[in-house]
Amino acid sequence: MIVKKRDRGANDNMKKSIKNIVENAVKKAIQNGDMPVPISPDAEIEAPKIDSHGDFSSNIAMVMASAQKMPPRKLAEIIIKNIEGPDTILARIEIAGPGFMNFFINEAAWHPVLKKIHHDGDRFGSSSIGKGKRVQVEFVSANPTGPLHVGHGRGAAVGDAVANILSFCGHDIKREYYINDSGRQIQTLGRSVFLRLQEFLGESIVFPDDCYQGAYIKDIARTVLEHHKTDLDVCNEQEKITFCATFAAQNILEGIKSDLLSFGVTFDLWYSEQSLFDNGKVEAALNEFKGNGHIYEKDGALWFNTSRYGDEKDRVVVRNNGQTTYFASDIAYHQDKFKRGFDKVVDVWGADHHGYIPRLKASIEASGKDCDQFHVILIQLVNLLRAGEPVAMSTRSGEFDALCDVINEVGKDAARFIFLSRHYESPLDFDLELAKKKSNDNPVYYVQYVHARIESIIRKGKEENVAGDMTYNDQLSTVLNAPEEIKMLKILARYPEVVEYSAIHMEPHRITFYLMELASAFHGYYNKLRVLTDDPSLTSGRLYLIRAVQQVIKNGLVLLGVSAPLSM
RNA sequence: GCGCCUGUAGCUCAGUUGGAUAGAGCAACGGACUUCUAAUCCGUAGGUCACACGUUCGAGUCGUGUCAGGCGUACCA
Repeated sequence: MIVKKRDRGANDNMKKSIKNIVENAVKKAIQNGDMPVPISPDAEIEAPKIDSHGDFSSNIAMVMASAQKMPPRKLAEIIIKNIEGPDTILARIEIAGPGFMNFFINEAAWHPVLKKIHHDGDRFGSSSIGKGKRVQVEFVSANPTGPLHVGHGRGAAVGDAVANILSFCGHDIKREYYINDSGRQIQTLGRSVFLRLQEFLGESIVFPDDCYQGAYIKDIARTVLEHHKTDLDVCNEQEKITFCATFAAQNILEGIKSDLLSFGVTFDLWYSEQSLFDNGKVEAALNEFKGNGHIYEKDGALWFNTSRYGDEKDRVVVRNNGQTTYFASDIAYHQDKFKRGFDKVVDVWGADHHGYIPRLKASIEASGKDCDQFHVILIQLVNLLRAGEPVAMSTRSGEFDALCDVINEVGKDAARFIFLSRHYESPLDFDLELAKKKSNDNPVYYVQYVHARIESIIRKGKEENVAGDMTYNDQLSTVLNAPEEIKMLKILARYPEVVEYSAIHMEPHRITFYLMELASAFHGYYNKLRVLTDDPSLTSGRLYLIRAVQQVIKNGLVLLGVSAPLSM
């Protein structure tokens, strides 16, 4: 059993404390007969938008009104009467509007969060809500037929951040990249390189539309020619194409790996599609589903009865020419994921693949898994702009908006932050000029600047030797009581909840928005009040505060995979 | 045709799983650097939450329908 730490007091999570207070009051009211009907719903506590509505409010009186057959405001009065007093957290409670209960927190109740931030350090905001559940996040998984483009970058940023956040919240995370190193597109890749090679050798060729058009194909052909010409001389045409295919796929995959590395993304496992065939896993999966009747034969092909699980129609797994479809290997792959013991499997895909979800879900359900154990995050596309004008991107013409070019131009941090600055279901405009700008137009620097600026203040404080010991003491609440300081404390106290929510919904952008808000509060504070003053205890208190702000900024940036610079 | 996603300030987007008077950034306008980094801050202005019904104490949020845009709808991946 996990022992709950109570020594840091109820301020661990203010919202939960309020919830407990309200729920206990309702229980008590029922026990002593103030409320006739013995039902106690969950008390919903939320932070109102308007300051005059308190720090927290609850609608529980309105929710209970019809069941208790009492007017909401009357119920609110009863609840308040039954709240155990006196309390160090609550300053007062007001009843407002149709029956809201507005809770005003004692200012001094916010300060202990600083102690917790300093105590927990890099772990502040973490939780154990994942209960050690094993979760696999598969992302990017771009075909090794061309370099990564910005769209893949967005998927990489989201997948990696989601993995970070889940891990921080107590999940056991594995990151995986699925390599489509089998099938027709690899053959096409080989043919593309082969044709360019022929071209270099002076033969006149017709380069088909369905081949890969990009300039990188020529580069690979040139490399093959330089290093493997003698190997190829003894081969027939098909062998040459196969050689080119393998060589090119490996070459491109290395490029992908190095691009991802420079983007700060690493994987626990690179999973080869071809290995599913080599190890007989595709065949085994197909046999299993044939055996239990999910796969049947029609028109010379093998079909999976996905429509039984809500798909529009059944899907082919083996074509009448004997070749398996991509779906077939994906069935085997996902079966394998669950066989490896993951409690939950998360796939990050481009939104253009959304039509694929029902069939894959069908195959997973047919394997006896619960469909909540499988979740797909669909990433909408990225429009690459330069100073507001669209940058042409087309695989057909071979013009790539290559991820590595973007990283080289704007930097890893700016790219990642921008990718995570919107909900992934929303299309994203990525403006290269804006991403490079070192001004407040560019949110990444706005946030990073807080971290660097605080470091600078601390440095200066040390130089001037104005800083006392930065430790927590009860006097902090009398020292740190400017409105700007209380405002920051409230924002800091919210961080664990933001992380938790962003984990539950797998939405990294919530961290991004939170960091912007905290950064904004700090910049405002900085411009209004001095940290290093003539008053040693005030200076010490403020240093203690901003050190906590710096810690939370850093923790958030780490989850997003963005660095927290000490100077800028 | 059918399915999925989107529609909120001039632009780009948030909106805590149904709450009170709708929130940022950019752009616009007006201010603030002898100061711990101006890569910053303060202020002003900006709205029929695409539209119409419905559900209820209460709707940007849920339901139905309409309109507009994007994507998908293969024995491609």
